[in-house]
Amino acid sequence: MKRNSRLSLALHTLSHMAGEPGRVRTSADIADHAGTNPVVVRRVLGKLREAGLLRSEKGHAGGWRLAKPAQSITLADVYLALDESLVSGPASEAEPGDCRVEANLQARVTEVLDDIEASLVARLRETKITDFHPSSCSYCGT
Amino acid sequence: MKRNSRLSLALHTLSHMAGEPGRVRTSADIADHAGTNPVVVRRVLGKLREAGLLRSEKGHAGGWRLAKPAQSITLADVYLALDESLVSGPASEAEPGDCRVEANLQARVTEVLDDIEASLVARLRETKITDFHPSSCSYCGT
DNA sequence: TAATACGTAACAATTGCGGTTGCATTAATA
DNA sequence: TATTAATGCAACCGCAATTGTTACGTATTA
Ligand code: FES
Ligand code: FES
Repeated sequence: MKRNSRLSLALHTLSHMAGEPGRVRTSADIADHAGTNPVVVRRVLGKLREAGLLRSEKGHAGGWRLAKPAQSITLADVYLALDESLVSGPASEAEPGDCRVEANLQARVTEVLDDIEASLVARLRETKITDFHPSSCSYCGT
Repeated sequence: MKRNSRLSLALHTLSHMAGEPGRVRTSADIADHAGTNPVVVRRVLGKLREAGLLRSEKGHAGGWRLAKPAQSITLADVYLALDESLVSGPASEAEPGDCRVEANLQARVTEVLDDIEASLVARLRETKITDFHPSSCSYCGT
């Protein structure tokens, strides 16, 4: 993966949370485990909060936790929360122009890409975030 | 589209060529029509030549033309010629690490993305580059 | 021999993204 | 109440990828 570092971070974090749902984690903890920066973590997790997957609390004993049962969260929920659109990028902003080929191509390619995007989401919906954490891990102490 | 400007340029050019297969076009002509630069055109079309879709000739009356019947060229041929991989970017180069979640996620996501990539190619293979040029166009004089 | 077109390398300009710092705000706690 | 510890957010830096541009060598034709 290259352009999915946000998605990777989100999935990685949620999967760990699914393995120990009660625990509250700070963005510093998460960043440390993921090898990145607390601000980056808050940026990404903020999107997940907007989508209703996470809750965050400020202040002394604050941090992040799941906002709903881990069993009810699928990879598609995470993917959609980030509205990344892996396949169908934003439609080309080329001016209308006089060339019909341009418009015809645009229409056809967009059609195919939208279909593929829908297939992708459907496939992602088949897997829950609870499917990745091992029953025990000495590294994260579960 | 945003990150497919190469693909757009390739499809646009090939579709026009399909509408008037005999004509030889210079990279300057093509660049002018596509609103870009001759060098950019040669870069992109060079990949299509490597894939056997186009032929180019140097010298005074040189330029670009189709290397095979337009009917035999599909969108998939063009897409594959550019090896862009719209969906499944290069596998993450994260170190193995001690975290099982990481590896499990990577495996699953890669699996889904590879499937989707294959579906995309299959869909693109359904459409030929002859499907876009109108029967007559005053702008390009056909 | 002059003109034309590709092939390629090198470089500039732009863009997007992750990372970083700084600070305001909020909440628990000594 | 003062301190500590956490998120929220804005601003900026640096890196990498992409596109655009210039320059020059090579090949082909008139
Ligand atoms: S269809 Fe593109 S210029 Fe005629
Ligand atoms: S599974 Fe990731 S640290 Fe234990």
